[in-house]
Amino acid sequence: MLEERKLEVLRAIVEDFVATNEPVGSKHIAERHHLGVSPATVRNDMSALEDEGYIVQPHTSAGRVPTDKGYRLFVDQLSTVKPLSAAERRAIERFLGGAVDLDDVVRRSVRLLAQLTRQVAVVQYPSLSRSTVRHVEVVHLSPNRVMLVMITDTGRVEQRVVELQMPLKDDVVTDLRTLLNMRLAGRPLSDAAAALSDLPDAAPPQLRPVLTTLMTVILETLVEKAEERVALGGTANLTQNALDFPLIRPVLEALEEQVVLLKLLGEANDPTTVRVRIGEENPVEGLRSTSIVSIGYGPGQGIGSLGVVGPTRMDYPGSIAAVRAVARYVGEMLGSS
Amino acid sequence: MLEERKLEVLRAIVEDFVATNEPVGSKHIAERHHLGVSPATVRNDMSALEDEGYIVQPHTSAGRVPTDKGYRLFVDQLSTVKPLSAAERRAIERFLGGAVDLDDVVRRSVRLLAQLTRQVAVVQYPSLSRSTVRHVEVVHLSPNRVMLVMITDTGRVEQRVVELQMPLKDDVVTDLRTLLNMRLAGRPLSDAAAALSDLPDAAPPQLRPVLTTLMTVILETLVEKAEERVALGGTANLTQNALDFPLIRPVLEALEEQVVLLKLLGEANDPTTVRVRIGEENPVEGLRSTSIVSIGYGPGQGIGSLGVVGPTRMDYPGSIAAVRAVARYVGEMLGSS
DNA sequence: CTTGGCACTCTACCGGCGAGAGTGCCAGGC
DNA sequence: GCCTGGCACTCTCGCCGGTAGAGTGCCAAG
Repeated sequence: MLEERKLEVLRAIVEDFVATNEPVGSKHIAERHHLGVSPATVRNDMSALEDEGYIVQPHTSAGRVPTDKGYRLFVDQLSTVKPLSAAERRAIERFLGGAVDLDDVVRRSVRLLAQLTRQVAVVQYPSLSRSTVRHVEVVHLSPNRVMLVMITDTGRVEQRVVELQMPLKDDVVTDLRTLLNMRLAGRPLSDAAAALSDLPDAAPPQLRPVLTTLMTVILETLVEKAEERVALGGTANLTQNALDFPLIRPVLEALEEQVVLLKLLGEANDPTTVRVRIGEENPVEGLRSTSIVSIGYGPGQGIGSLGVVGPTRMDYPGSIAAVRAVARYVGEMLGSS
Repeated sequence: MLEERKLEVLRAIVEDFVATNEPVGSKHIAERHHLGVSPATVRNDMSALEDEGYIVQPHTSAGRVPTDKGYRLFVDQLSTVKPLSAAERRAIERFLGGAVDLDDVVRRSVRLLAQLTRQVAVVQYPSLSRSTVRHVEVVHLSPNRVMLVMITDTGRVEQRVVELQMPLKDDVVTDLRTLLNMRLAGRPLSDAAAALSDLPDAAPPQLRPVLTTLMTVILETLVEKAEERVALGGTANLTQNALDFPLIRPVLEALEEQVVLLKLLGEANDPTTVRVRIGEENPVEGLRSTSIVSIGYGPGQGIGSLGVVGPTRMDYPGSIAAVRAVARYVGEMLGSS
């Protein structure tokens, strides 16, 4: 009984604070959340909650505000999933349905997530290393220059111009294309190194130097370097309450660092469930005042990740529901193309 | 003499205000800018400048602040080009030199511009309609699905998956590729419609329905719809002085609208010279408190545009120099690839 | 364990005050 | 006719003290 009500009080504090952005006092709770006890009783509970580190008061004689630890408890035990409305589901479907290519899917998803959650949205492009090669194209630009184009099953198209040591004939280029496709098509890119390793040896001698060059390019720039990309949107939502972000700057700065974003999205140990990082739990310096809700998408959730970044004072149930829903749709979209 | 000194006073006001972000008074000007006259004289000039609408005082007994009109006069007549330092030039070269593909060039440019000017940078991708087709690739994904990949001389790669009414054989796909390339390669995309118009008629009958479908896709989605793209960076610079932007929000919102950005960059009547739009001159609602410095890049400056967005209180000479320099380098990079 | 009462503390708000900055105007000098 | 020093005026900003209100902690009683 005792413990239970204390948790109920914590929930009330989190919900009210999220809604109003003002420290919440014992009186409000006793009145608005019909717990059937007096403010004084609530005060006792609050005092205990404060001792345990779930809430703090900004100053004496202000109401209480949840700590990161308080939010954590709320997210783990107190929040109930808030299913999206039918209208929202339809909106998602309609919005994402019109996408014409991968870029479009990603951009629309970002926008959608930002609108649904009124927060900053981040969507990672399908990870190259976890995609499989659908086709490799070798385009003969000039006698000794070719463009390599690699298309994955997730719709990513990566290309590089390669300067060759010697001029090639058109039919040699055709051979190269056939060779590369035989080795790579249908295989995950993470296997590319293995798949190509013995290629120069197996090929006709006159092709060997060229093949070696192409191999290097494929492995170095296509696979390793250009690996990951992310799209960002809804940064304007950072300004909705200037109060939340004493300093918006570090947040914007952190968000501009692709590497940082990738770290945030990528680190999920289990990509199948929504992951919530709250305030100080966050590995990135500039984002210690924010919370991040993220999940993987695609078959097995392993293709890429997406999520939202917002103030710790955030509507967790709503964000979790939105992130999960969008991830499901994005996964479907990419699977069917 | 009289007019001349008045302009000198205006210059001093603009420069000091840009540097300090505080209204500048007659005493400061007389002292720091060794005009050889007393504060009282400066006051007379300032009074005249105010009557003419070049400066205002935020309140009685504060210094003067330039108006949009004042900045305009400064930019048009008073500012001298501020050449970049050798170190800055080297930095540009080094920074952009490492780019591996178009995406990389654009992203690096955005970042570079943002760093150089400490403002928000915007770079448009090379406009499709002003690029020429380098190669069209038709990839046979499954019996009745192909992927169209179009590569331009500016390095853009656009692709679409197309569902066909009937299954195709591999050699037919090869024929299609040859046909399309014969018609399109080397021609500007703006001519694509004309170049393809009689294609179905000229082709073997059994290819006609397929060709018609492909034509439609090329013209509709590749040429018209996916036309323009922009990259954005340095938004964190918006927060450098919260004072400048009573409301950052509308600015961020406007910047997230690709359409708006394109309008800003695209409207240049003469893309060969730097264009400066100051405050209220700006066509976009949310950006009335900002200035925009932009220019075209590429051969004839007609390939695309880039620029920076910042407070009207901005270092115009520096921004103009940076924008111009980056545009030149980007033009070179794209020309040589 | 809960509750009402009560004293305590701290913030936010307001009005008044003085210092400082910058101006406009004027009369005198070159 | 233009420049200059002087002077009174005005307005902002920061500081102070007092007050109202909110919220708490504690205590004694139910």
